[in-house]
Amino acid sequence: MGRSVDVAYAELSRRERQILDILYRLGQATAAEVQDALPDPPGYSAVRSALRLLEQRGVVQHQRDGQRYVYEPKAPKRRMGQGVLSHVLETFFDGSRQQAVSALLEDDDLQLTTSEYRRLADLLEEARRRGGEE
Amino acid sequence: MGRSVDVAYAELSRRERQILDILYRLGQATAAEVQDALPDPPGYSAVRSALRLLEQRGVVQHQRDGQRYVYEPKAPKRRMGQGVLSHVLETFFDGSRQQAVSALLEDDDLQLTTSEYRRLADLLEEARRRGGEE
DNA sequence: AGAAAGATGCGGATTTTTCCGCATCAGTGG
DNA sequence: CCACTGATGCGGAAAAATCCGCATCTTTCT
Repeated sequence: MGRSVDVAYAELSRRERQILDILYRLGQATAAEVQDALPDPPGYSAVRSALRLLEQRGVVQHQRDGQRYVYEPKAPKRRMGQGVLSHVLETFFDGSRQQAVSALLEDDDLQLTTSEYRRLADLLEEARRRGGEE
Repeated sequence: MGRSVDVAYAELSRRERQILDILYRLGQATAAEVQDALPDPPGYSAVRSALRLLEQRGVVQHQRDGQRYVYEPKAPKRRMGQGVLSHVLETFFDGSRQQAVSALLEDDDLQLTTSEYRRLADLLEEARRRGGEE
């Protein structure tokens, strides 16, 4: 049941994915803002059409702000992230969270601060208590 | 420079992504095998076409095995995984590895075995040593 | 040698995606 | 009241992706 969201994600076309990603990054955005953030951006009309289509497909919703529409993803960011993550896990890391975490930590670009370390250690400890056997 | 792979990934169309995912999961595969693994599978010809196109685009390569072709992704699994992961990180977790790891650990579907715990703890410790300041 | 099985390559029809132009509506200012 | 600005909605053209049929080539088997 947590799967439905990433299935939806997997069903999206290229542009739709790009747009949805932007909405997740920004939280919410108008058509113009999406257009700005889009790689190889098409015309304004095209973006609006895409947004409307996404809404019709049920993956996005809008609110009015005065006269214009502000769009946002329908599925909560966290939930969608988890779904996508689990798909990535299966595809690239043999379903092993260990491998995935390793890849995550191994990325030299950003180094771990001690506070980050703390919180991760806590998370790990908590997960250990929750799980348990060999 | 490590980015080029996931850019490529982001450029792929839906089917292409599906197929590439399968190749990553299986390591390598023939057209028939890909077809079997494909959701909503098209005809055999369609799969071969897609594979050929992917090869032409440079994301996949093949070897002969007797008479038939065996395809595999060009970019190493690990590397591609890292690229995709970093994209997911930016999109759904505000670039915070901590959040991502949390999401990973939090997934109740699979529980952490003690051996997994061990290795994760080691990884974490190592990363801490490598990084360091507040 | 000839037929059958099992693959590939190619060309192009079909479907889906992507994009834009134009009509329209609401708000604002002269 | 009318023109202007800034949005939306819609219809359909243009481009890209998807799919398949058919010709061909190799290997194998009788």
